[in-house]
Amino acid sequence: MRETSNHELNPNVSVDNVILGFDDDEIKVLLIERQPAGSSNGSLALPGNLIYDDETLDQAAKRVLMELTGISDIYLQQFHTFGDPGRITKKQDIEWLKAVRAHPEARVITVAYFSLIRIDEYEPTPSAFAKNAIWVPVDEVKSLVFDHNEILNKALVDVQQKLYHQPIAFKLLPEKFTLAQLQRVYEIILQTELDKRNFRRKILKTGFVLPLDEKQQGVAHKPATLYMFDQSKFNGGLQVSHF
Amino acid sequence: MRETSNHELNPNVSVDNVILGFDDDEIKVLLIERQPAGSSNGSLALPGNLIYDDETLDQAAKRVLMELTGISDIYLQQFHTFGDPGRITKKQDIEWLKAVRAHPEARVITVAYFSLIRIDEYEPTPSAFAKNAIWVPVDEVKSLVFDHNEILNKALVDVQQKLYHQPIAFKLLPEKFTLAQLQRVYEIILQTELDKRNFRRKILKTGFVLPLDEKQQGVAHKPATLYMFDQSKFNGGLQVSHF
DNA sequence: TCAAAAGTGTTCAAAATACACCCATGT
DNA sequence: ACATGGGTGTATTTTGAACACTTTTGA
Repeated sequence: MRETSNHELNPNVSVDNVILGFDDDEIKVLLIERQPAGSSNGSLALPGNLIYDDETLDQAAKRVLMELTGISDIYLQQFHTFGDPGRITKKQDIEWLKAVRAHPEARVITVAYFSLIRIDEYEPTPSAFAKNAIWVPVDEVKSLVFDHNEILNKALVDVQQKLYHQPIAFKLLPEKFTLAQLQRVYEIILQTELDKRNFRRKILKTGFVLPLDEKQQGVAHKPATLYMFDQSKFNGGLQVSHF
Repeated sequence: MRETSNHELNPNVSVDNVILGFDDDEIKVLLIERQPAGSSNGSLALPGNLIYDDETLDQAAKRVLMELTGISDIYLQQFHTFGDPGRITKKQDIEWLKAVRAHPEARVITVAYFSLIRIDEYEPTPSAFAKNAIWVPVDEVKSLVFDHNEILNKALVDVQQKLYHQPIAFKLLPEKFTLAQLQRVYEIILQTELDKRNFRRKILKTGFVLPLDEKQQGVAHKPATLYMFDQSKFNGGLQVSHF
């Protein structure tokens, strides 16, 4: 019989992290190549693993991300739990579990988290069973292990919806950014084009994006004003009154 | 070692259901009194229990609700997973677990679901370890077992937000309803008052609330036209353009 | 005839949309 | 001097908000 507060891996519960990154150009997701790869030609996965019995789910997500990719100090947000008993069917997934897990046959449910970060502010360094950690543009992602494609897709949909209510766009930008960069983030996440003048008006009217006394440097055109996000002035999203 | 596809209870994963009901007057939540109550004077809980290893989370939520309250055929929606290792601390919770669980010390995470139903269309009949199943107005809910108060509160917040994007208000009403009834649902969930004329205009403009050739009967005032929700015309919520 | 809720329109203010040119910088 | 992206304003349409009286029915 297992005990509550032991530092033991729980064979039935894992966490998976969808880390989305931005490099001024496109949205990428952080994937790991599993070690051992078994028969596979480099099977890719979201960074995830079993939880310990004495940590919260949030702590587990942070720890697992750190252990597999070296990335720490980012805000991870739970978005859905996946628990289809049939989520492990691929032969090479089963082989991999046999190689690394104490209870490879156990039914595992996984609590999924996402985060948005700026790619150039983090340097993934694979460890534990991650042979490699790479950024892959989200529309170039091929088949992932387990049900990780499904998890990634749901994360992308959720991020789109949360863009209106949470200040997540700013997590994809450096602390000081131009409005053009911010607009690009919105356009890429929403997969649409926005009018520059209307976008600026709307963003500035919210009051939580503040101009600095500072301009871009070394660009071959008129330098843009830099702006900052002011958390203290953020009160719950772009105001949307429904009634 | 446990096997994947056996019909066995998973000691580490449970589901909990927040069933919100409406009776034309206020929002109530369906709670059960646990059997055995132990030393307790009627400890109340959300209907929830451990999952089996061969069912999906959604199936587990449905089954558990059915087993404890007899309610079936309602749409349950997953909204959050709670997994604080300290979520079981109250003495009487621990005693109860010892009385009914094969692994009372196991660390349990719980996947929470909510649903909205019309109270007069369901007749809860307690069974299994539910000694009783009762509707309690949400603002009269006292201390619940485990972390069920936290789960209930998060459900209420989530329902508020989803009211704008999902057709959940209609689940609280009979198939045919008046616009005044619908307005009351919005007012109660949002905890605010709405202008009758503006509400009607806005709802009718969406196109997914259709008038019928039918009126209320037997009311001591001008009978209201009945309306229906048309799922096929619902395309993702009250239109909100953000840019 | 009264009580009770249904149903209906207009005005004003705010927000969304569409749209085109000049500006500052580096090369 | 030219290429590049930065930055700005206005007119029109759409939406939100505030507000009060007449209608139909059963008792």
